Amino acid sequence: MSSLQPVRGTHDLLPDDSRRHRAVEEAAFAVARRYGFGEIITPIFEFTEVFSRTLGDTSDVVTKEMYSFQDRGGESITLRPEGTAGVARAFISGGLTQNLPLKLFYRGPMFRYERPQKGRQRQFHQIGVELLGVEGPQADIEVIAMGLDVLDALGLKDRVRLELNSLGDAESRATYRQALVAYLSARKDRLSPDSLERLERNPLRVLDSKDEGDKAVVAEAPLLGDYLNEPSRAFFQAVQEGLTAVGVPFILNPKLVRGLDYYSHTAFEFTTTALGAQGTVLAGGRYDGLIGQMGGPATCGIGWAAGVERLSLLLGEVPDPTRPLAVIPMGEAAATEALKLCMRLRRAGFAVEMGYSGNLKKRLARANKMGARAALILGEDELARAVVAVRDLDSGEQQDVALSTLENALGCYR
RNA sequence: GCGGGUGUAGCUCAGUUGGUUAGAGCGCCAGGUUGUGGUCCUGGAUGUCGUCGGUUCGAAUCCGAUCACUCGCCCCA
Repeated sequence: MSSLQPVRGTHDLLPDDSRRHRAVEEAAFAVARRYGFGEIITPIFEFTEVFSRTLGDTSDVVTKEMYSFQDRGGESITLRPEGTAGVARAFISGGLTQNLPLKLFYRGPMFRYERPQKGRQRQFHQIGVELLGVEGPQADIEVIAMGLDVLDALGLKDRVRLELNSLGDAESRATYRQALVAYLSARKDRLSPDSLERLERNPLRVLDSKDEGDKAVVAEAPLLGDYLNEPSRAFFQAVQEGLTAVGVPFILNPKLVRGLDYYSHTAFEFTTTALGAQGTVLAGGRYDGLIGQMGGPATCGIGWAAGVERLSLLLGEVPDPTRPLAVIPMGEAAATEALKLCMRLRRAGFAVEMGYSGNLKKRLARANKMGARAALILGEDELARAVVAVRDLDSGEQQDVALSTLENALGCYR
């Protein structure tokens, strides 16, 4: 409450950070546009039920991570912990149900009350896509391939791997869940306390427990793949063949499950080993039940979300692409003329910085440090001759250019 | 929510068994004869030693609490 510190788990993005942040967003959106996706911007808060009804009453996100509050009208409002529920709500309330198939891209802040770690914050940012209304496996293939294209555009293709699994349709999942619960219940004495809890709330989660004892039990457990009914099995098969056909490598991970209730069929995660415990960098799946569950017309969907901060951590430095011209006035008389020159050039489309203080040496040094391409030196001498000394800071070449023809002469710096 | 680690100048870090004016490198600022950068040389500024409290003649150094960061668990992007 006090002090000038930011709230725990939140961060300022200073220019060097925000440049990296925007580079991730823009690269992703550029790829998404090539796939025919348009951007949707939904509110960052919704009525609490939008999340509690869709994410499931047992998920951690709903039970302990939501930023909820009552507004002045007494409504329970929640800062969005993820993007899909809001997009689904907009789809239903915005009358988009007539526009299928629908391809949507989104980006923006998400909020979860968690213990911060590297790659995990309380306010973080996601980019994501949703493809609504395409039932066939080609939707899954395209959406996953697009995820890989985004990572490739960021130069991260070789640092991630794609893990793939199928949760099957509702019927397959229910059958498997029953078999798994029976198997685990018979071995309760060998399960960790965490997994006993999972057994009650979300038994599939036991599959990816990191506890050694649990792993031993899970190693013998029935496999989801063996419980897929014929349509589910064929669907998964088609997704795999399609990915192979378009050159997207993957590894099957039968223990890959989802925390959120609305997923079915395809589940996938692009992971890296470079971020410690937060290795998942882009993840998603098919959610055929979601829209119907929210009260809309039965509509299938598939999508993914990626953490911008996690991607940024992998990205390293992103250079500033803008290299300005530096106008350097020398002497009182030149100050006003230099300012006029700055404005004239900016209005002509150049990026221009003014060198304010110090002797010429200092001003050139500063111009150099800000990455300026050229310095425009304007002193009394130049003023008298109606020229400006243009010094190329990369080559060191310098020549006088008539003020009247400056825009033309500077064309190569535009 | 649970367990471990860390917290000293803008940044990266030193700081001996508690002892008196708290250091380095980088960065920043200013100079190296009046208007020429990216190299070099010289000089300079900057710290509530995270915060609060305790032990002590004396604490950046020991103890406690608190905050933040960090690693793992939980969960997830």
